[in-house]
Amino acid sequence: MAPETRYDFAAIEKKWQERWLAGKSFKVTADPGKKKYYLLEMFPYPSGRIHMGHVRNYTIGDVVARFKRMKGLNVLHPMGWDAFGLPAENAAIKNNTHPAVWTYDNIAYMKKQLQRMGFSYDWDRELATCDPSYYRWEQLFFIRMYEKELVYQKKTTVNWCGTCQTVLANEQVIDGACWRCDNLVTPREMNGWFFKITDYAEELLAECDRLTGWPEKVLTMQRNWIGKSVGAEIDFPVAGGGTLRIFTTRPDTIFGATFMSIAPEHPLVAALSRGTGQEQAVAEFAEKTRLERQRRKPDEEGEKEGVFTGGFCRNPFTGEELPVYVANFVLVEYGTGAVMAVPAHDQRDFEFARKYGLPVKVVVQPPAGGLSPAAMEKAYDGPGVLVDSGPFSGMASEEAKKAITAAAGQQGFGTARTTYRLRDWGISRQRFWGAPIPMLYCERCGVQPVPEADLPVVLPTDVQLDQSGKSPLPNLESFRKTTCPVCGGEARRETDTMDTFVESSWYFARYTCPDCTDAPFSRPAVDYWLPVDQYIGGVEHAILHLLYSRFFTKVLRDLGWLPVDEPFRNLLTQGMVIKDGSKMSKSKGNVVDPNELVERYGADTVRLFSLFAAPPERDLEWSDQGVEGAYRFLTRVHRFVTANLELVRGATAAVPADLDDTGRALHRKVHQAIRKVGDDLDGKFHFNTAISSVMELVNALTSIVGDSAGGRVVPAVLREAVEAVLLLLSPMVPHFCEELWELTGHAEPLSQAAWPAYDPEAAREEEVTVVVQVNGKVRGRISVPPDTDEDRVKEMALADEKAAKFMEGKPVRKVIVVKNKLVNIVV
RNA sequence: GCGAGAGUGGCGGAACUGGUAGACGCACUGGACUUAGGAUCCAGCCCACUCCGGUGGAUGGGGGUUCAACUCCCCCCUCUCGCACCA
Repeated sequence: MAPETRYDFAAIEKKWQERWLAGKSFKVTADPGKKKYYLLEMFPYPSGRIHMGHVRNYTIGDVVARFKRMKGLNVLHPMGWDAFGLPAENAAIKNNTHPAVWTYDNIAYMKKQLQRMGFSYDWDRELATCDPSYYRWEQLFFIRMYEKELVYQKKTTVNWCGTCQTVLANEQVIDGACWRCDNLVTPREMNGWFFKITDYAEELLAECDRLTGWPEKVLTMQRNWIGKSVGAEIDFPVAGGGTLRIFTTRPDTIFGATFMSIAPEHPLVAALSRGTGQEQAVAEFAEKTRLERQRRKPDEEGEKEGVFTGGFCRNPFTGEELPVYVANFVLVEYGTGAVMAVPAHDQRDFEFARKYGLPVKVVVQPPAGGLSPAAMEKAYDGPGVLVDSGPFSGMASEEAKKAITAAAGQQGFGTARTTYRLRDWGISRQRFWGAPIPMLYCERCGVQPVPEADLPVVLPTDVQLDQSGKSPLPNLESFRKTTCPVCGGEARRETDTMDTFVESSWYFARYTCPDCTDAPFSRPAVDYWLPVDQYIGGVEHAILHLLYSRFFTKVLRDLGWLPVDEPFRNLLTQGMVIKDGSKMSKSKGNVVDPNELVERYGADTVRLFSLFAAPPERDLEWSDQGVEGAYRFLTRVHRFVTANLELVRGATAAVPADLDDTGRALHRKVHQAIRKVGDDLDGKFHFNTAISSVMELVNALTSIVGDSAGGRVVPAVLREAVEAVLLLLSPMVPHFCEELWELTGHAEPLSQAAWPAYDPEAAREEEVTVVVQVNGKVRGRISVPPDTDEDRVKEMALADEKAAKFMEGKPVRKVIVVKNKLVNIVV
């Protein structure tokens, strides 16, 4: 026996990382002759250092990348930096530098950290979104979208975050607060640029059904966010002239409308109340509602309240006069900002009617019938048959929806209409550290795009941010002043920058050809590599980033640059890393620093534990003792392999046919493990069970051979087993396996090795244990060769002594035989 | 309230299309080796009872289907996440 060598993870990891890097081991090129696999993990924001969430995300990705490579696929596995963003500005102010300095320092540091983890990226494709060579294409997209009217400018009430000094998109407002700094947002009137994502609402929604590789949870969130509703718009004539347009999904209930509700901000509010004596009450109510909405916690619904405007509308079908109320639950931004109130068939209207003593009129009777206004305790919003609805009485509600909408159309006061909850994407940010919006303003010619030849509009490097946190661009003459491309006169540049979600909406496509200089994408590259086969990241991006990326993919497709409809074929959302029951955070003091762990145990141990402790989509509870256990396992394997080096090296590769029992058992275990690990990794991502089956193999190996080797098993089988362990483990703990692979006499690195094939014959059990049950309870066990004839097994079971005790004297009613599993005797 | 997911030993988690519940690991207990052990190795480890052969119970709770249920159906409870007056 050779003396074992210590597991010197630090030296091993350094050695292999250097080799991989120097040898560009993971560089890929498009090769139409090979099947591709594009594996992508969400790129990080260069905040300073990586955290355990990154470690977990990227470890999962790396295992898949390495596994697919071993399976012979041409794997694209890139990494880059989501490098624009507010923290860089804050840091620049604090340290008196340029945001770029902080950003690139962080990138350099974090890149080292990732390399220390041994992730197999093609670093030649690295990109940073703050680089003009990247965002210049984004500016081009903007201009092309502007030409196609997919970008427009409008003045709107926006969500303003006073702390960040910027506008936020609806999606970036969480519980009424800024998603980044948690401060309450305030409304503010501003002119901003919008992407017309609503033009794609229908396609974005419809294609959710075809994203079969996405978690249902994420698709549900996206569908809800898009929020399609089919209904009708109907004009109600206002008593003093004009019309009030409403949107409803229940045109079938229009005969049951007893009043109207409009949003406090609705433009007609003033006109409706004028001269009725209600002006003041209405104004006061509007103000009160505004304040309340701001103050209210998002999870409380609040009492439904309203005030009579003094005005009336006429139901275009019945001619009835309906009072118009301003109501706090009607949203100006949805539909038309006004609704017809049908208390009998809408819960909100019902509550409102009861509160203000307004009439309730039943127009849809449920199948069971018997609905009467006086007896109702809540609205009935299900289907039924129409009553008291003029010519439509007797119709089923679904049919009536169509008929009433059609009738409204014919008579010129209504039309079928589909609305979405999804709003256009406001992308203007009053920030410095973002991609400049390539537009300019000329006094004579108006708003003009920057000519393509003048791109990129580069963010100046010679600025100093001041304490206020405001963007320096509006006051920077050298940036702001420009000439109009149309008239040649003086013009002013747009000084807003783009939302950083824009950069992350197309980076995955740029990775296919990051060096392309004459176009955003090389056609052959995107044709070959897209779509991403597997995308991996946190579920916190389930709406924002993923929806925007889908939108951008469709836009870039329609602009002729991309060949796909959807960016990500399969999506894996990994769970959070938690400690002591809650998410790691500085404030809770439960943060685990990857650096310390790598220092202490090595990257392989950290990788192994984060894969073993939980299935990827579930939260992972960090356990120091668990890490210790992972380390112990590696040490054990290391000790075993190094102690048996001579034997393994000297063995033949071919396993002899005439093995003894021990040899056959180990040989079988090897092939079973190969099968199991392959199954677990391939598409299922069950890393935890994959590891446990390798552990079982190692347990079998050490219990048969012991640390001190010797002649208890033929060397060829020992060699096969050791190699299997290294091959199977290599996607997960790559440095460790490379080193032992080399030590066991392989000249070619493991990173070039193929995934082992398993021999079904060898993996087959020689004996299976068949359980003997009596009335469903396990009473005995018998051992038989697999696939033994059912009658034979039945016979043996009936003869089983232990089982016999439980069926004494009772007649056997029925015997169920499940092949290779059990026999159940019913007495 | 609506939607999605989840509830299995002290803990993280296994269990294929209904077929031996608790793989693998952690923690714990006993032993071996030892100057020492927080290293390593061996053994034990769901609960209760036990004549140490076993017997009974157990996958959030309650019902049901079935020869057989963690798995399927119905009702209920708890937790996590998302949405939340969207007409």
